[in-house]
Amino acid sequence: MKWSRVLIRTMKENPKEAETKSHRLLLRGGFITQHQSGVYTFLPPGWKIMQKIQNIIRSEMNSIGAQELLMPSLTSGEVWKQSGRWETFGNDMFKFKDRKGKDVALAPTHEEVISLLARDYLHSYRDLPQIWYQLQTKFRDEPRPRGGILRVREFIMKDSYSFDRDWDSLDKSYQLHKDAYSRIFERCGLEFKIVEASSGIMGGGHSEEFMVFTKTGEDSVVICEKCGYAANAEVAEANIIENGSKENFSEKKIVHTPNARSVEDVAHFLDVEPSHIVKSLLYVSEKGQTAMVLIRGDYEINEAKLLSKLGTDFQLASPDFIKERFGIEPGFIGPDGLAADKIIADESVRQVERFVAGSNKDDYHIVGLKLSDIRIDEFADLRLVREGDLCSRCNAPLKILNAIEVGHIFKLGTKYSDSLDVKYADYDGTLKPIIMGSYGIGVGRIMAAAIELFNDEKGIIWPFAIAPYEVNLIEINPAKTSNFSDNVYELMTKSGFDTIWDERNISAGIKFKDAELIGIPINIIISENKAARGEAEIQIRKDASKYDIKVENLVQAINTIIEEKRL
RNA sequence: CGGGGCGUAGCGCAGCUUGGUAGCGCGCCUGGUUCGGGACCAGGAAGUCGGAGGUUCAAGUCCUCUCGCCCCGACCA
Repeated sequence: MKWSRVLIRTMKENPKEAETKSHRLLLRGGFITQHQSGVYTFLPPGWKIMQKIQNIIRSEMNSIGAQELLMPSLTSGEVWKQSGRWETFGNDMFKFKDRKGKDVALAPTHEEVISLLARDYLHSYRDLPQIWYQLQTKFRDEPRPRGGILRVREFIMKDSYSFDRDWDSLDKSYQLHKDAYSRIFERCGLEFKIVEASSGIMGGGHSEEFMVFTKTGEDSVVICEKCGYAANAEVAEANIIENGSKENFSEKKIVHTPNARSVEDVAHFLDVEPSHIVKSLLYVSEKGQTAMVLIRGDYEINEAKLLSKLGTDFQLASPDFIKERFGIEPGFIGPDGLAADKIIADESVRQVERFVAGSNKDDYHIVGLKLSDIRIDEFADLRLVREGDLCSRCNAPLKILNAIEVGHIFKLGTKYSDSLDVKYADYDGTLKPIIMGSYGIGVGRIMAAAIELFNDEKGIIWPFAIAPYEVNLIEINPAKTSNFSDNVYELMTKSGFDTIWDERNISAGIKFKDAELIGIPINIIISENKAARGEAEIQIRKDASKYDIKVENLVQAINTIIEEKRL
């Protein structure tokens, strides 16, 4: 393609709405343009990248025997009601009524639709296992789209689903995906890590995420550099750090603590360590069930962990609710005799012998309370892991890093087979639920993650495999070298390189700047002098290295460079 | 949903305090000179000032309402 014929519209200045690197560079490079909040058009160069990524995904999915299909985005509300996710997705799902008044939804994911397909087409153990996948637009009405293409309301996802006879067979399908995903992200040039994850609203059992570590990632990942433990902060575990000093409360007594509400206030007022205080939080469900949550004063609650215990319809009670229900200011509630429906405590609470807690009377706390004095219905790991907490496997200090989630794999089990009645007949003729897995990849996120990972002050440095063009012919003076350039262009194209030819009649500086901004890995500079000697200059975007090469040796030289520099 | 910011030409912005013919840079078009790092000269086109209502002789500017976009938080495979 000649540059002047391609819709490449670069911008010298930063659009003001863009904060993150990938967002800025995608806009400046003319790869995307915004249509509304969280909804983008992929312009031709951007869509080329998306297609290259999708082709890599296809080839790796096909290699594990997965079959591509395409399901509808416009789905009937009925199937979501059957699985129960009409409610659990809530406003995150785009829902509306058709002209007949029937509920419909734009699919945010496709477990329901594919489960119904499986129910119609898979009847016998002979039909299993199966892996089906699609590359399809998903719709999610995110409360706050952000980071350009990182969190959007309409996006292309590769989603696949496995159907197996039993759990061992699911393990195999899961492992096939895990390996295929690793190859996909490697081929796209990404650096990534597989981490333990929360399965959240997808339901089911074990799940892992493929994370790309970048400053702008919106997920937090806890990692141990010593033993390699890595987990999403939502599920990460850590050892409880002993609270060094010994409590010196000899007996239980009520003390006046006017206006001391927070752990910090109370610790300061009574001159005790925060780890000698037990923090009491009240959660309330939509139905009005109350749960008191206890945790050692120097820790914070991890709400993802807590809600997986309590149920997602619980939320932190408002001060007004607490006043109304119990007649106490939130700062003074405590486990001693409060009529909460349930009392759940973090494991760290076991660790204190005598402690300070709210007294359930305004402006008073209890000191010297013992565990045996109070009712605790359940102990659980509810702690939010902090940087520097100790690894639960090897006791080394943990780190917390931001990351972009580019893939997520789940062992669903029978959640959808049960709710949607997806069964097969086994050897002995008995009907059993099909065991399912579900596996997603965010195509646009791969594109954004690659930019976050590989850029400099001049622009993007695309990995060769997903670059919008592999080779760019920069003609310094088109009027004088067009025949020569034509030959080089032919040569590159015939040799299989995805080549663009910048024959624009503008100053060379602009061509260099554009090439650097949009990140083409290999540039071939054609100048009058060198052309006269039968040479062209190769410039590599990644390290700015330059080589003068005879045209007849060009292809070989480029192949060698790609190999050696691992473009 | 809470907090903050912003809507003026394709992009980046000034003009608003103190109402009086809508501007600048980049980009775009025409002609010319240039031609290895966003070059120069001359000429030109392009804006319902996000929208509605109001105040006023007069509104980009003041008032009311409203829509949209971005950031932080809440929330979220």
